[in-house]
Amino acid sequence: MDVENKDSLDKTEAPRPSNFIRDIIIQDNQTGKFAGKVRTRFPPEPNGYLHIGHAKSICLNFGLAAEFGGECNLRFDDTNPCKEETEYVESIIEDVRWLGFDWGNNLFYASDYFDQLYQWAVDLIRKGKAYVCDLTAEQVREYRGTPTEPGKESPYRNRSVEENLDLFERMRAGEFPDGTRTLRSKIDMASPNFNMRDPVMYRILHADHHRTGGKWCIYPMYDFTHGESDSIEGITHSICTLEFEDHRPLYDWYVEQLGIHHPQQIEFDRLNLTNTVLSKRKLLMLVEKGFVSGWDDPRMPTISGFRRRGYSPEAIRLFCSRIGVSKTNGIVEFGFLEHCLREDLNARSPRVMAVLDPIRLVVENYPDDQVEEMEAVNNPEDASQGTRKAPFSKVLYIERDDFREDPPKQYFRLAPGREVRLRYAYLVTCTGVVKDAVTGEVVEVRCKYDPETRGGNAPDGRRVKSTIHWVSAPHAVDFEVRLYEDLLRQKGDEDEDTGSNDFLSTINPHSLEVRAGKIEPHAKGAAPLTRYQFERIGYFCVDKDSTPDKLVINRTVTLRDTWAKIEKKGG
RNA sequence: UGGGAGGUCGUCUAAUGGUAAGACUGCAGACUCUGGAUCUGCGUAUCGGGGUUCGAGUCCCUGCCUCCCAGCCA
Repeated sequence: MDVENKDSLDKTEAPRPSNFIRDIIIQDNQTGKFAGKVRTRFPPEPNGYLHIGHAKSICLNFGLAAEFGGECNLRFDDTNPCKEETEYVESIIEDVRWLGFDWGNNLFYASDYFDQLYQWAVDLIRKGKAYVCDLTAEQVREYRGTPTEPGKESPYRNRSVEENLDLFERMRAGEFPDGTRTLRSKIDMASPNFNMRDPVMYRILHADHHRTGGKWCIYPMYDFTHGESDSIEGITHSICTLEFEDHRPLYDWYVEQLGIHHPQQIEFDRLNLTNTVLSKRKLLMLVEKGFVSGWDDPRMPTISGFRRRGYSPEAIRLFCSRIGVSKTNGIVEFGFLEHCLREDLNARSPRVMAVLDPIRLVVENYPDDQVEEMEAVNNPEDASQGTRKAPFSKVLYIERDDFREDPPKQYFRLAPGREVRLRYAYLVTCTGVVKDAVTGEVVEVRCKYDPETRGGNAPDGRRVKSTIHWVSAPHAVDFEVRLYEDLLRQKGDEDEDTGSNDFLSTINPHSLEVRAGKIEPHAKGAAPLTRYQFERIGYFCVDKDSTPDKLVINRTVTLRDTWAKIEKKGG
């Protein structure tokens, strides 16, 4: 686990307005409901990578446990061998850890409980509360009824305990092919809650499990596993998302029938974010159809994507803490996440000068072979980060957009006859341009410098309206920069779970732009995941594709750009 | 049309019968060797209709709207 997380845990865990879950826990502690104990858990299914929505749940569960002196387990709900893989287990462990959380020795798998679950299923059969059903999947659906009509009881519902025991044992022994039989709870086919209409507990699946291998050919359903797993682990407050509200009566039914510890389930609203999707199905589709390079593509809202993009765990925690938690279905603006990001990165990222769209700037009166080392501040927000030297010479690169031959109103940067400051260097005045003879395009900007202004201040006290960044041409390091925009153009996730794939049509074709930039030599050889602020541009992070020979850097997020706003309004 | 859960500024969240608050966004300004950061100011909300109460976002009734549920997925 990286050490950088630890320092600012306090900041992200700063006092927040209360929320309804915390209130419930406080109340339970007052009434002694769980003897003052608090134990939570984060229970992912290892069938995909974690995303920012999971981060909300992780922060909630680990945060609450920490706040009340309890513990939080990491448990994999791995009851469906067909979809689950070790790769996902590993990525989830890495991501939770990177976010800054620690589960100690409390790493569990629902598959650890398969033997116990089987025993409990047998107990329920003995009590006449479960039966083996021979209906096909399609028949089960027909028998289930509709919202307005009750379901019909299965013709196999009243088999004897002995027959059920025998059949269930033979299911486990592998005597029957997939889909031919199920073990069902005997509850109430007329219940208005579909989950209580004799839900399936076990299905036959002749498939290898990522942990139990070929030991089982029947697997418990999530609904028969989740509540009991919580119970086994002594979970007090079982926090989950809203869609499981309807399942709570079933979980309660199981623990009551079994007479085991009864955790309290509390449901909260899952996170929705504008301009992206947060469903494993859709994220998987983006990966499989090649719209992105993988689960950790910097445009993905996955934890690994954000990490690669340059987000800090602190920023994500800060965000999760600030969005709060409730039961209302909402959608958080992506800009809010970016605000939290900038707040964190501003305080910690070392600054460096880099030019993303270079144009030559020649300082006409600067000695041809002279090089000066200019002292630059690494982080004005944090003096402890010190200073560095940036080489200055006659030929520089500046940002193409920092020069206008015909400057619009309110444009303060370089233009013919204008004086600006080259950050940490000199005041320069534009003397003219060199144009391409054919296209007429400006290919070089000329200027003269005032030798009296070394470091950036004029002894006569005159001021300039703008400071621009630069890189010395002979010293500059070439690098590839990857500029990202929103993955999707649509606001929300309108077709969530309708099975529709309309979101694919809103994919932003300009979500990735690759450019060749110039950066000051200070950044040469920077390791992947190194973060910088490029002065006046944004926050950036060295990509894992970077090599000692070729620097590759992602734009994490832009700086706020007041000028862009002014210019947009004017146009 | 069955069941479950919700509706407070554009967005997210507070207010737990007693002045509807904060953050983000937006707008205006100050400051600045990053048009960054920071600071100041301004704006916008209790789904509708009844009722209880000295007093209702909060309690009651009623209507409307949104989300979730008919996987041998989780």
